[in-house]
Amino acid sequence: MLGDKAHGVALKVMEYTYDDDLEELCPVCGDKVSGYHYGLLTCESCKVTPLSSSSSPKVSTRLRWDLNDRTNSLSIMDDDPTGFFKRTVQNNKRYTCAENQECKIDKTQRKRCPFCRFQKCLNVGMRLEAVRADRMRGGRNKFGPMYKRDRALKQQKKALIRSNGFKLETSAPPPASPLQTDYSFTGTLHALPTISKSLLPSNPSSITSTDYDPNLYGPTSLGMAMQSHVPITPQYQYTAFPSRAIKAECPDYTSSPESITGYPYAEVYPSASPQPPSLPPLVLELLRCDPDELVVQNKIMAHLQQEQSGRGRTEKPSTLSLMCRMADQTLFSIVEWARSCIFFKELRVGDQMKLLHNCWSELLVLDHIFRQVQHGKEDSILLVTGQEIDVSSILSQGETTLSSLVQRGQELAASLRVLQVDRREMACLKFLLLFNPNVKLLENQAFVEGVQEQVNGALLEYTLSTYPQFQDKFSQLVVQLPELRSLSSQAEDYLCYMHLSGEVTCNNLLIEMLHAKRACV
DNA sequence: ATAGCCTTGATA
DNA sequence: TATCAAGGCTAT
Repeated sequence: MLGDKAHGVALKVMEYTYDDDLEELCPVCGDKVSGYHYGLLTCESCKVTPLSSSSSPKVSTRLRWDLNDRTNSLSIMDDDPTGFFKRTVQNNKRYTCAENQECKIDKTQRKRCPFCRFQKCLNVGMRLEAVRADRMRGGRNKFGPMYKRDRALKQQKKALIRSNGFKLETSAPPPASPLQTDYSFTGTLHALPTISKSLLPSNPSSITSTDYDPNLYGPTSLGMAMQSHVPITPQYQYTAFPSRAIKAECPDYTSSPESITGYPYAEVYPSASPQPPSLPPLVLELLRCDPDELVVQNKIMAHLQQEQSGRGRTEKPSTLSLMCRMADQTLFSIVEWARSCIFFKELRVGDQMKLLHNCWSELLVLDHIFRQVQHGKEDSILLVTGQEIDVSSILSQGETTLSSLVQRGQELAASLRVLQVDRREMACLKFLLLFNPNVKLLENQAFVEGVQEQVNGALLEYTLSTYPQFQDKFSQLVVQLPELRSLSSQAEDYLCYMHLSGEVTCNNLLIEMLHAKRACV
């Protein structure tokens, strides 16, 4: 997922190493941070914008706004609030972008395009819920504990970086701000010339929560994750906060709209790799669905830390259970990714769940493998949290199945490294796994087959045009998939075995997926 | 409309 | 009681 930007990240980390918290830069415009505002560290000028509500994160923001408007619309509308984020939200402002909705927002140009500025506020994670509907001043909001954790996390990361030198340069960057170049979301999906309209589901307007029938699927984590889907509106792409908050007692601090909208990678690091003249539009579109690796990493780290702090310091989790929780959280990210993906979000929830049940472990393994490809070390494994584990330390445990899994994974990573698989190809492979035409009993089989075919075509076209000296790169890539599937299947078996033998006890999405798949077979 | 500074008030 | 993120005020 990191791909071409690893280099830039490393540089930024070096700067950060010598930074103080106060010297952090506003993730929206790069100005000096004045404190936590609406969910994250921003400058004073970007702070000014919202007025909203503070109810359950499961309810769409738009819905809450509608409720607000009904209850105190006059007082709100007649107000003349100050500040950008606050102004925008409180006044329910709608901006339009005169350009392509990808304006660069920095300290000097932030006033030029409020549309892109607000998009960026949302994309970097400013929280609408932090704006108070009642305009009550003072006091603390529900984000207090999150700010506290965030501070602790920053400290911890700094300490980690200090103690490890730059060993973890691409993997343990500071959260958010100093790294964020430009996350302005290009909200428009260009008309894709590919999938024929006739293949689209009869109800193409994405999924509403009513599409999900709990009686059919049971009150599962996946079900809840899928249920939280709210249609994305064309103007502001912020209406839904994806549900990471599976546990009711845990407010949805970790999620942010960027995981739904995705980042325009190609635009973020334009100079990272020279682009060939005609990149297949579908490849760019698939790439655009990819979440930012750093955002995902921060979410997972924050979640694990929160879990650990809730558990108390006395019991130290085993490495295995930690890894499982890590995989579990990665799986949540994968589900979020899928839900926001082009094509996938057009499917009905039933088909979405069938596809995910089929390929979750493959996507999980692929995510792991690609991290190792970028990590570039044969003798150590890079975890999603940025930690490194020596392969030898795993092999020396004498767990034959685990050792075999790790070795196969390292070998597959090495093969892909030799092929120099890039981020765009990776994005295609993920879709090829997700839209598996062999999944049975799909409501819209033809659509899935169509996507598979189109993505195959786009990947072929991409590899031929980008790597003309490497004519069979496409087939070399695709031929890796059987090994990936076999590996993930072995990993599932291992997980199942560990679960049955009581080694992995947590009742989570990982285990749920495991059981769901076994139940189908 | 912007953005720097001020006031407020629940929580640690 | 001090802290610090909310909302508010106001010169630009």
